[in-house]
Amino acid sequence: MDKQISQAVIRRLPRYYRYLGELLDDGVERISSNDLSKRMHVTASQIRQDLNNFGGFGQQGYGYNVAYLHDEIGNILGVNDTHNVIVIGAGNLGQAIAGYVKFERVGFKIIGLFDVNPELKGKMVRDLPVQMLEELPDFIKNNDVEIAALTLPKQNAKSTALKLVSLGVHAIWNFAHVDLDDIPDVVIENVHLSDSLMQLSYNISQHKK
Amino acid sequence: MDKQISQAVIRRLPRYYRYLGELLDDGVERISSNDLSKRMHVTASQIRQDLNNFGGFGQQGYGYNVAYLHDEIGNILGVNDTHNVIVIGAGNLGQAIAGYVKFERVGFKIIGLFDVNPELKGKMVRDLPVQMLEELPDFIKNNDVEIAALTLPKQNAKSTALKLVSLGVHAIWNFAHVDLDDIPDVVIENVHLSDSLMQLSYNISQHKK
DNA sequence: AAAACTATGTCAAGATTTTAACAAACATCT
DNA sequence: AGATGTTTGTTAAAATCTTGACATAGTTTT
Repeated sequence: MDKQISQAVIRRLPRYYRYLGELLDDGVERISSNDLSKRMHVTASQIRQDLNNFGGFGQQGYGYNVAYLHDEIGNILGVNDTHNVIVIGAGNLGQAIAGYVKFERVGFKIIGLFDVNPELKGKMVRDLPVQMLEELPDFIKNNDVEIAALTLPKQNAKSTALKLVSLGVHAIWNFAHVDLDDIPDVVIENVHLSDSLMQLSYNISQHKK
Repeated sequence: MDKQISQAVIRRLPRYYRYLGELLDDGVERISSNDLSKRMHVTASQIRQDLNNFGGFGQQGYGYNVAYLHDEIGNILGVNDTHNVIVIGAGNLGQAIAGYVKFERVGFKIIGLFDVNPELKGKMVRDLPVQMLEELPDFIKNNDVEIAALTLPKQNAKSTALKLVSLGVHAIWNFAHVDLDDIPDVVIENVHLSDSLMQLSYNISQHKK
């Protein structure tokens, strides 16, 4: 029986991965939970507890091997495999995402960019032409699409999500300003930029006190 | 003695605000925590508990007045005031954020866009010209800049953040792929897009089991 | 105006998450 | 090789967060 791991832990993993990547770049070979905790401003106990959800990656008296741990967390997060991504909505944000992901993360590959606006048809964004939404079913049939990023107005988000699921795409990276929580059989990750900005705004007002 | 309100609560407020906004648009006048809980897929108890951190906005036997509660949460989040924002880094993401007019509807106004690249100088993004980073000190002196969005490479993020703080900008909306946590006297909100993508990737692998 | 109903605000229990503590395991030093 | 020091994995305690329960206050019905 696999114990379900809490999302709180999952949210922290990419951060560990990032710090370990930096250590790796700096040529650091090993690190203790204590040293890492000082760099990351979290408790050493939390680091050990988090990692031990997935297995014993360290060694008493030695610590953790940076390259090994980095790779293991990469495996857990699935970033050592390639994931094909399409972007639905070729507005500013869609174009930015199409460019951004390709450069930041090797494991994620943008293979298609779609929009409903005929004026955008064929426009090149980086090395990808904007395709029309009508071409989507064929495209998905002929390509192994794992993730769809939704960068479109909230009015169209839900219907598009439903369509994607029916076409066989079961993971959605949602930038539309709406929750897509009552769609079955799909994994959703929401990025609500304005929510994030509102949190900042709240924390500003607290800071002033 | 103000009790400190947990970030878990703050993270939920924008979502309440969004749902209440939709109810408002739909002409709904009042709502009970129970009805809202069904729409939002959270417990009614959590809604009441969250709201009561800030005061008694409801009324027994009646529920909550939608317009009033929406407005109150808006006040708490500070979105009923105007916040001036500048964007540092006029690449794809910076241009997307700058052009994201949607933010203005919740009180955030983009008033400047900066980059180091001379080729971009004067380029218009929506109605804003890209300015050079050297112009930043004067600009901040002459304008009431509250928030800086950092959409630049991680190598430059920290030094830029320090500079901003020294110029009097004490709130940073950070999109660079690095943590800016050891800078004093500044409120930071991180948006790590690739972290979010990795969480999605992890949840995909769990979903497949 | 009284009776019946509704739904908040709040308290307390339950669940989860985080932190502290430490024995066991291994590394390093002499 | 033995002694000393380090650091993990793990257990348990502490802290925090979420949920359930209900008295009270107000609404609606008759």
